[in-house]
Amino acid sequence: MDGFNSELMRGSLDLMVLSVLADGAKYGYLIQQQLRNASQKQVDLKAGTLYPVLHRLEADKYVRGKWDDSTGRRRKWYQLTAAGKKQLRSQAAQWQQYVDCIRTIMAPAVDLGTLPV
Amino acid sequence: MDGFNSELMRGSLDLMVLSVLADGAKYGYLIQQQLRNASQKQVDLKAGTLYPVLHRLEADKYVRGKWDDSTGRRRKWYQLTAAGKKQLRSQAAQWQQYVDCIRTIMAPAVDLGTLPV
DNA sequence: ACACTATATATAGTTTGACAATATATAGCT
DNA sequence: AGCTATATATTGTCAAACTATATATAGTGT
Repeated sequence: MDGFNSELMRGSLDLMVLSVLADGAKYGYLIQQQLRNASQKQVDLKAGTLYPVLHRLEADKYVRGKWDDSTGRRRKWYQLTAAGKKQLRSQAAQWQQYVDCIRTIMAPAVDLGTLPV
Repeated sequence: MDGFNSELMRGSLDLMVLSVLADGAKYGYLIQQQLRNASQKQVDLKAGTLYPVLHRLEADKYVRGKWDDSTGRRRKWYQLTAAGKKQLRSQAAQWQQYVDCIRTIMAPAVDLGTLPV
């Protein structure tokens, strides 16, 4: 149960992160935990993977980060921007198209009985 | 209509190639054309992408390549090996699991009306 | 005959981005 | 005091997709 191939997740990391931010601002560690829980521990992003993603999303203005130094635990809360919501919708639509496309490509192999339905 | 993001396809290139080989041996250019046709031109693998994939699959013994020099057009036909069929089933199963997982992760965003159903 | 496009494969060099490893620091528990 | 969990960040490595280029034949148009 060591999770999905990283190459597999490579194209949808942004989509996953943007998705968990859809219901409100969260900080990195919380995002990591929620993805972990929502996926039966199959998506367990390492810090060295997640933080660069968040920094990239912030640089692209899809999320806005705000430091909270009021407690001992420094946390940086990330919130979806309007552009981020738009990007989320766009990426989700693309993802759905891609999934349909792969299904079409695999269909002949399924018909041959090579793959289970 | 310039096709899918390359990062998106990164994790499933092998699955696509193995899938189109499920109904018999094919050569590179033919694989590229079939993927292109089956995807409404959204998957249009460049030579610099496809051939390294085929060489990798061959090195891993998932396909067996045989040159046909009998015509002016040199062609290298690739055929799925037993290990390749097994790999195809395995990757297809993984893909299905991953798609389900992403759906779960996106579900809250859908519920919020952030994403269309 | 010449040019252009399609067919067919290959490789060198660039770039992207996920990961491992490491660093820093606080909180809580034993 | 030591261990684990929380919390973020960065450096260096590596896999792999892309760009560009190279080679060569077949077919079509002019």
